[in-house]
Amino acid sequence: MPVEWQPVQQSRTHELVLRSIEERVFAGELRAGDRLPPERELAPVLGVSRSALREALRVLETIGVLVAQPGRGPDAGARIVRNPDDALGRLLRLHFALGSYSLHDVLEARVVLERSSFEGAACHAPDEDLDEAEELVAGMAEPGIGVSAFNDLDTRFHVLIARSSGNALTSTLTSAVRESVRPLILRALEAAEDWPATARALNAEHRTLLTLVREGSGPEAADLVEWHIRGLHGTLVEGPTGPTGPTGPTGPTAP
Amino acid sequence: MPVEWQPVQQSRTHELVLRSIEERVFAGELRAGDRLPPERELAPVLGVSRSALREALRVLETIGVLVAQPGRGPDAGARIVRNPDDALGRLLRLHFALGSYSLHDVLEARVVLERSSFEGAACHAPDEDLDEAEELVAGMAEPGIGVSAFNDLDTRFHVLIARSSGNALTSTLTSAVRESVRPLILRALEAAEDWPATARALNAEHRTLLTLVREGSGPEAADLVEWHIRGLHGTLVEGPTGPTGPTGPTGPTAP
DNA sequence: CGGCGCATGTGGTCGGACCACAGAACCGGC
DNA sequence: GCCGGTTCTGTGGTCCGACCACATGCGCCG
Repeated sequence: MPVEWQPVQQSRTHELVLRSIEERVFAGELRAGDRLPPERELAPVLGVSRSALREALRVLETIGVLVAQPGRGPDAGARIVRNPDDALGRLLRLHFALGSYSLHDVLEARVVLERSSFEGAACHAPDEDLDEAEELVAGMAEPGIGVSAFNDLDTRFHVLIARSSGNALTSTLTSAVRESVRPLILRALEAAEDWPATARALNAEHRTLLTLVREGSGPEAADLVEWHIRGLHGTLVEGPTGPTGPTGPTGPTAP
Repeated sequence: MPVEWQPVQQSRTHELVLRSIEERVFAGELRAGDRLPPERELAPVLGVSRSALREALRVLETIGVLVAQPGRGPDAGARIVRNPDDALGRLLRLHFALGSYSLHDVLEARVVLERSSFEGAACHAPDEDLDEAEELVAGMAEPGIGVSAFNDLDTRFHVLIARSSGNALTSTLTSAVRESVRPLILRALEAAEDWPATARALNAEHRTLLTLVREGSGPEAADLVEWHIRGLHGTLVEGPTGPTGPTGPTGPTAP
C-alpha cells in the first residue's frame, strides 16, 4: 500500500484558471500590488470564457488575495492584495455555525493562541498599542455599558493584543477564532444574571492582564488569560448561533 | 471618537446573495447535508441572475461549506458540507507565498499549535492512530528514502497527531500551517548536506515523540516537538518565491 | 485659460443558449 | 413477470453577447 488513492483531478474550467493564477503567485510572478489584465483580455488569453475567469477571480477575492475595482485609472482593475483576515474570519464563522468545530475545540484553540499572544505582547508590544488597549479597557469600564458595546470592545482588546504580539499569523488566527464565537459570547453576556457585576469582574481581569503585559510578565499574563477565557467560556452553551432553531447539529459529518 | 468609520456596505449582487445564504446558515436553517434548490430555481427567487448566484455559490464552495454535483438523484445538486481543511490550506498557502506572513510567524504558530497537538494526543489519542503514526515513522526510516517521500510522510505524521489530539480546529489549523511551509521544508531537506544523517536524526526525534505520546507524557512531548520544529526551521531560508519550481505542477512523485 | 461634457475602459450584471453527465422512466424482448 | 437497453429529464458547467454603473481622462467649448 504505497500511496493512498487521490481523488481524480476535477477539471472544472474555473479551477484550472485558479490553478494557473495560483502558480503565478507561488512562482513570485504575481506579487501584492500587481494588477491583473482586464477580464476581457485575460479570458481569451487563458482560453476560457469571461464567466469562468470571473468565478476564479471571485475565489481569489474571497480568499483575500484579490480586490477588484471598476472604473478607470491607476486604482482600477483587479489587484493582488494581502487581506487574509476577513476571509479567515468568514471561514471560521461559517464552519463554527455549521458545527464543524465544537465549542470545546474553539475554547482550546483560543486558549492556545491567546496564551501565545499575551506572551508575545509582554515581550514586544509597542507602547502605543498598550495605550490603545488601555483606552479599550477604560471603555469597557464605563458604567452602564451595554452588552453589545462591551462585546465589541472586548473583541477589539483581544485582537489588539494579538496584533501587538508581533506575529501576524497568530494575530489573524486569534482574531478569526475570537470572531467565530462572538455571537455566542454575546448571548452568554446577555444571559448573565448580574451583568454589571460580570462586567466589573471581567474588567478587573482585563486591567490585570494589561498590567502584566506592561511589566513584561509573559507567563503570568498567559496563565491569567487562560483563566479569563476558560471562565467566560464556562458560561457558554453550545447551540446554533442564530436566534432560533433547536439544537442538534448532530448531522452526519464530512470525512 | 465613538466608533471608527466602517467601509460603506458594498452592494455587489453576489455579496448580497452570499449574505442571504450565510444568514440561513447562522440561523440554523441550513445545516450540513441540506441541499439548496437548483440554481435555475433559486436565482429568480432571490431576484438575481444565475451568474450572480453562481458566484456566491462559488464563494461558499471555496470556503468549504458547499459542494455541487451535476446529474440527477439524491447526491446531485448543491449540498451543504463541512470541509474547511482544503479552504484553509489554500488560504494560508497563498498568503504565505504573498508574504502576508513571515517565516518566523509561521514557525511560532507551528510551535504553539503542535505543542497543543502533542499534549492533546498524549492525553486521548486512540491507539489505532498511534499505530498508523508508527507506520509513518517506519516509512520515514526506510533507508534510501527520497526527500520528497520523506516530506510527504512527515507532513502526514504531524497532521495525524494533530487529528488524533481530538481537537478538530487545532487539527485543521496545524495541517494548514504545516502545508503552507511544506515547499520550504522540501527545499531545505533537498539542500541538506548529509541527507541520510538528517533523516536519521529526524527519525530519532519522531520515534521519541511517538513514545512520549504513547506513555502519556504530554509536556515532554510538547517540549520535544518544539525543539524538533525549531531545529528544522532553523535550516530554512526565507525564499522570496515559493514552492514549485519555475513552472509546472512538479508532481510530488518526482524522484 | 478654465470648466464642463462626452468618450473610454473597467468591473458587474443579465438573459439565453448549449453541453456533459447521471439518475429515472420507459419500453422492448425474453 | 423480469431483465436489459434506450430515451427522457434535470442538474451543474460553460459560453456568448449585450447592457449597466461608474470613474477617469481627454477634448471641446465658452
